[in-house]
Amino acid sequence: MTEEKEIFHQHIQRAGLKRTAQRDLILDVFLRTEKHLSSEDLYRLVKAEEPNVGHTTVYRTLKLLVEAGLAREVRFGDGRTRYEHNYKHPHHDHMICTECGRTIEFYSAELEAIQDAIVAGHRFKPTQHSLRIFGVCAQCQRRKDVNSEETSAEPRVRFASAPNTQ
Amino acid sequence: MTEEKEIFHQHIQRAGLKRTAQRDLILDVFLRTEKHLSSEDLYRLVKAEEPNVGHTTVYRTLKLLVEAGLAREVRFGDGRTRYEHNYKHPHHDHMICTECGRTIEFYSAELEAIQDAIVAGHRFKPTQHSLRIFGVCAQCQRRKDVNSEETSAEPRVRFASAPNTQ
DNA sequence: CTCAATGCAAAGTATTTGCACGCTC
DNA sequence: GAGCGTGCAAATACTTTGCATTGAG
Repeated sequence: MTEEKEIFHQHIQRAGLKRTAQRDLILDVFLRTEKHLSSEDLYRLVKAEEPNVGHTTVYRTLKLLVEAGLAREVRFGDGRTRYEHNYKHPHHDHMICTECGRTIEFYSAELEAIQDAIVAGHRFKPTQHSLRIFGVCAQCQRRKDVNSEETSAEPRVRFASAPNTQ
Repeated sequence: MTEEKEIFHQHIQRAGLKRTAQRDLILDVFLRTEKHLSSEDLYRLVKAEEPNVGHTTVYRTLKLLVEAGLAREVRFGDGRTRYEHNYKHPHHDHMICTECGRTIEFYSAELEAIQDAIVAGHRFKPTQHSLRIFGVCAQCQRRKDVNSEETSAEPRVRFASAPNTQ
């Protein structure tokens, strides 16, 4: 915790920026909340503790956190950017349930190794990668089996499009 | 080619929709262009052949193409949705060069197999996945080596943030 | 006392929607 | 002829920017 704050202040100093109460509070709330927070989410949480903080400042501070290596952007297809902890939270990938929105994090060394091999074969120098698997989580599958509505045989005409992979 | 058009018209009929000149043209231009087209790109190409086509119609028709299984959405972090051919273009992943924007498509059965195994371990039912590797392509690496400017030892203070993975 | 930070409002993007008119089926 | 399709303009959602004021170093 304190470690992250130190990193942030170092980053601020090195970049010739200034330490402010807003930035400290935003970082603090971010660190306390182990979730995939959108700017809006964080804004609301911060606002609850200190109403005179603007949305803009939250956006700007989140960028600072990314620069400082404390946060990482992720997008799950609901149109908004989310942020997760990056410090001592090594790279991982996500499964995203398109029914309930739940996300499951996972890591596979094998997967990483194969990616490295592919990339090397193309003389491509990777800086970052993102694997997202969209689908239905175990809980939602069960829930659907129980309320097995729509036993009707007639197919629906208009299909829902595939989930956005934005 | 004609095969895709037939699929489209079947989809249109089955859904109780109507065949129009605009839709036919948009599909035609899309099929002729083997690229990752944004709605804007496609709009411009279509407009060049038939000026009285609206942006809205292109957006709506692209959705239809996705529904019909002819197109697939992809996002590379420049904030806009792109579309690639989906019919007889089986699943593949992308490397995206953050210098020149070039994309390299690849496919690895091994990669897919490992993903399937991971997913199965979580009783997660995948519907779709997206792996994007961001980095610098071979050409851009070479280009940078040649114009080796910035031999200066002093580090720049403000870091560019990591590429968006939107 | 200087220059960065803040927060409001306004501007940007990318995409979607309301609606009157036009065109398929 | 009924109802979907079209294209414009307006609306939306998320994020960024301009600017005058406030505040940190």
